[in-house]
Amino acid sequence: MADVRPEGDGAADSTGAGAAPAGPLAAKVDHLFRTVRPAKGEYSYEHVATAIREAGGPTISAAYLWMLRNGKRDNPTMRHLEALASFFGVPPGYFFDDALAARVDDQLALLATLRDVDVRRVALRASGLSSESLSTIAEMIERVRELEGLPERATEEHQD
Amino acid sequence: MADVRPEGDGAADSTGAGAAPAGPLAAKVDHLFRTVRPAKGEYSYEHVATAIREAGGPTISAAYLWMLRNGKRDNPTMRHLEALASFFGVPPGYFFDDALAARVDDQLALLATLRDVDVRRVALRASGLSSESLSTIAEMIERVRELEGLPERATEEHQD
DNA sequence: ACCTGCCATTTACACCAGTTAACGGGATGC
DNA sequence: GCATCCCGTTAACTGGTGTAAATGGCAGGT
Repeated sequence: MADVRPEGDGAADSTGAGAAPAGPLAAKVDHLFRTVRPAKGEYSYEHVATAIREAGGPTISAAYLWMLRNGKRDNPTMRHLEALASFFGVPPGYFFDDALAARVDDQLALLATLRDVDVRRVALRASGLSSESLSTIAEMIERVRELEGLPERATEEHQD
Repeated sequence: MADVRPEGDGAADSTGAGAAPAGPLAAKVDHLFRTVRPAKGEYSYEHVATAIREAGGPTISAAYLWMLRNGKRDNPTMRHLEALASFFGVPPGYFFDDALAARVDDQLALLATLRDVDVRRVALRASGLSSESLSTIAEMIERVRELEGLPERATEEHQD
């Protein structure tokens, strides 16, 4: 799934003044235009716009599509993202930053470990303990991990 | 299983005019507020707003969060979706795809017991330990629980 | 050559996403 | 009992997202 990594730069700069580096969203949209296309050439902005509208999606203007592709506009609304994803046949999450995906992977990794009954029991028991006790427990676990020769995985968390 | 599918809730209508059934997005946001929460109660809108801002996210107002949850506003922008997803620990696609949402909801139900981040951290650390070590840890936790005057809850399943 | 038509690009503007500020109620403290 | 604080809710307003329309270039037709 990680094969399509639009990165670097679209170099779509025509005016010579390369002020805006064109964000990651622009790179992705550009990538979509380049890769998913009709037999010959690319879809025109107008074509995509009408196709989306006729597919029951929201109204979207060709000019706006151009802006998205060239980084003149980032930050589209949910409905527009949905429509774009639908047209190009990619999951909506495609447009979001990969750093976030990594964090989510962490979350899912955590959840996956909870499948293990024993781990799950520990987690359940730990629930309700004070912060101090929890960090004490965490340290104990750390020691045991060392004893068992387990790697010192980074336990990143967000907020507070 | 676990049909925790947020659907057609509505009900939270205070103005008597039950015109808007509150779209699917509102249902999802509401569901997140209900499930992922601090030890007691729910996160306040203000809390979420500041947490997002301090996490390097975009500015988001508490009032707007309320609107999203109550369906007064659907169609947020990409940046706000990203911030919300990040805070609640779900993939951004959660807000789009229903199938994905259902799957994540199942996970969330499990995580509901692991209310605060500290518990999560412990769970992560415990991952990979041998069964013996795990039961040792579990016993230690049991002692601490006693010390903190917590009930001796059975390790049994939790029904929603 | 001129005209025609399509397309990318640009500009000006409308409207809706999102903020700020004010209101009301319940809880806590003095 | 009154003052204070916090939170949810509502209303008025701001600003940027997204649109419509204008501009200019390029290709093909006559």
